Amino acid sequence: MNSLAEENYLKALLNLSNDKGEVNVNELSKRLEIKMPTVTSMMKRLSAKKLVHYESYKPLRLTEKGKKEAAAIIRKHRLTEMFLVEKMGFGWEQVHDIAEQIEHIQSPEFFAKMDELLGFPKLDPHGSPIPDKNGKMVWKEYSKLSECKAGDTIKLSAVINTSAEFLKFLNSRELSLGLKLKIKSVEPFDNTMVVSYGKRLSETLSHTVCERLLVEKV
Amino acid sequence: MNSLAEENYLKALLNLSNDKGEVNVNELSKRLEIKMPTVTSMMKRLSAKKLVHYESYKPLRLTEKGKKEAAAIIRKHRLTEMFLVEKMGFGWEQVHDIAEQIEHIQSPEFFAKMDELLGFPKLDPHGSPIPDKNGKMVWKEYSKLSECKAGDTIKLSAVINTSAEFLKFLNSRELSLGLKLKIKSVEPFDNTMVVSYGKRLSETLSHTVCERLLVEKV
DNA sequence: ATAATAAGTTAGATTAGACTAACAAATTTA
DNA sequence: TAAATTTGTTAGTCTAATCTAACTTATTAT
Repeated sequence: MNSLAEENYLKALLNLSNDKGEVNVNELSKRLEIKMPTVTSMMKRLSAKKLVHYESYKPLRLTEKGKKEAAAIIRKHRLTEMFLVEKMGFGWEQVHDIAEQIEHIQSPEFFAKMDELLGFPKLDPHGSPIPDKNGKMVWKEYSKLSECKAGDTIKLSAVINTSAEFLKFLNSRELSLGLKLKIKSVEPFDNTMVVSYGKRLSETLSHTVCERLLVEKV
Repeated sequence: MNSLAEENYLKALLNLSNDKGEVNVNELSKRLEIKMPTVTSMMKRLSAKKLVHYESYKPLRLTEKGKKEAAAIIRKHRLTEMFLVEKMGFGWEQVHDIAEQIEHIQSPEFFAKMDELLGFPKLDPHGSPIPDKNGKMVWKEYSKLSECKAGDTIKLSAVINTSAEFLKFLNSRELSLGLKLKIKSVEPFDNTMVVSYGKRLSETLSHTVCERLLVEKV
């Protein structure tokens, strides 16, 4: 069994290693807000447990075992978020911190029950895929809203940043997943977008916001 | 904020100090399965935090602050058990170990939501009172089944032992809270009871079992 | 009342997980 | 390519929470 600290390192490693499967000590240190020497020593421990491939001065890579255990934690996190929203009536901006704690609960039955009560969901409330029991997790092919062009009509499918502040901002603009929107124009010098959706015919979204919204072309 | 270990000591202290409000180091040590020297040193720490009255070689007593914090943990435990049974479909024999973990979640909103969804319950699935938000917890005046006499008709109101084994035994005899039963006879030499209830007209219950069942006279 | 037993404490060791200070390697910049 | 910067490691310290061994105090039994 892994400790709480170990679980947090594993999860952060998988979350950071989206593309190449490689993570730097420095990145991990920043993400976890834990100093680099501590990270180095933990990597040696996880390496001894065959969860991480570790060589001095080389990037970090999860082993297959490590990936599976990390995915299991992320699965618990996302199932929990879904449960909190769908079954307990929380808003999507309220669930991250609670799920961050519940993901460490050791009880397969508990999460199996959540899964069943939710009808075996594939996505969490922020549009992120819930890894299956084997640790398999596939992201649909989304684009960032910031990469779309004026005239495009798109569907809001996921958010990258799940901080309460960002999600409260989205709430305040009635932006929620599944929403269709049309890009009316893009300011060339700061990439600000003017979009229309629902009853809002002209909302302005900063580039910072548009970079954090994942969309599907419609 | 108290650590997980500290919370477990506080909870055990309150659970053990039913009558006199006093607990021995030895009892606490056995309950927590932690050696006495470790308990002693933790008591010094909790004493420094004004949670426990501690003097060498004297029994341990929770301070008012300690009682309140301990009750808050027990409240979270029992609300969780109720939620698991009522809202998630677990059996009363399955919920203890899960609640043991969830009781440490730091999120007033999470437990407030449970409370609300459950309709502000006063008792947990085993008949134990759920402390209110101020830490107040009152046990109704129950008798042990083992103290009743032949001819009595009583209602099963709570169980003392909440181990899965004991609860599974009760399940196997269709014994559940709220059930009315009649004491047909008591064996004088081993205090075994023969009772009838529902469709079961003659069930034999050992003294060990009868001591763990709390009942109300009807 | 004293000896035996049980309960409690002190002292010192251990492990996990964090830190800082100092140094070393790798990368970037001039 | 050499200097400056960034990244990573080593060495050593600290605290929480556990342990064992040895000792002390309190309780029980003869």
